[in-house]
Amino acid sequence: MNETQAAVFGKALGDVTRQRILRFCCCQSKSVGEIAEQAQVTQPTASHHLAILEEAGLVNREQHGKMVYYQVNQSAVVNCCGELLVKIAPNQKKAHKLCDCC
Amino acid sequence: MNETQAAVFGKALGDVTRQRILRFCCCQSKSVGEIAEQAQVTQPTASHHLAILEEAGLVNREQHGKMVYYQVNQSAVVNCCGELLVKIAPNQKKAHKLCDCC
DNA sequence: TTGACTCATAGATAAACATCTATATGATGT
DNA sequence: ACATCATATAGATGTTTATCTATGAGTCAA
Repeated sequence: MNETQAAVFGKALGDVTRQRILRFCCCQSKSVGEIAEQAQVTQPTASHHLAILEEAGLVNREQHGKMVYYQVNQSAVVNCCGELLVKIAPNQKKAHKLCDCC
Repeated sequence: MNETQAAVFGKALGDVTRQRILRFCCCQSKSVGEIAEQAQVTQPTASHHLAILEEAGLVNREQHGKMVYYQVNQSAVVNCCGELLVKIAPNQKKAHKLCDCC
């Protein structure tokens, strides 16, 4: 993971509305409407943030009929954190517990 | 770690220049001048980013005479990642390897 | 096919941000 | 005290971003 990818990951996390979204659909698929309501933003704003999160690979999109559901890609989050830790906290033993090898 | 704190952490990571800085002084204290040169920005710009990183708790500042040295606070980075993972990737076993309990 | 419903996109706007130059602050040696 | 050096702050500027309203696109049932 290079500097640019890491910055994309950070940017995706670096907004309160997106944090709210990530926590809301971390364990269950949620529709855009539900997400907008929970995050207290309009539906287009929710779509905007979801596009950013999907671009960063942090959520998966699934369409069923006219409904679109999003859910956090938990393993991607773990991988991003792991790579980040190896780059900027390499001396911490715990950092390496997220590697693929262990 | 609430949504706001998590967003501050993400914002701090979400810039290429700051990524470069974090990687450069992750394992050694570096002066502002060295950091500015490595990151290819002016000294005031480096100071600006270092202030953001310090505000987020990701680097420590140490002054010796007229020199000021910054270094990544690796354990803070691990803690932030750990809390983040617990919040948005709670079903991943690896996420919990960063907890204080293990 | 028409209408209703869900989501995405376009366009506008205000706020936040990254960067620079110029200058202030603070420490050190003469 | 003064000159010098390293860093911080102030102010300006152009870019990015978060948000909204309005509208387009796709799906489904009647």
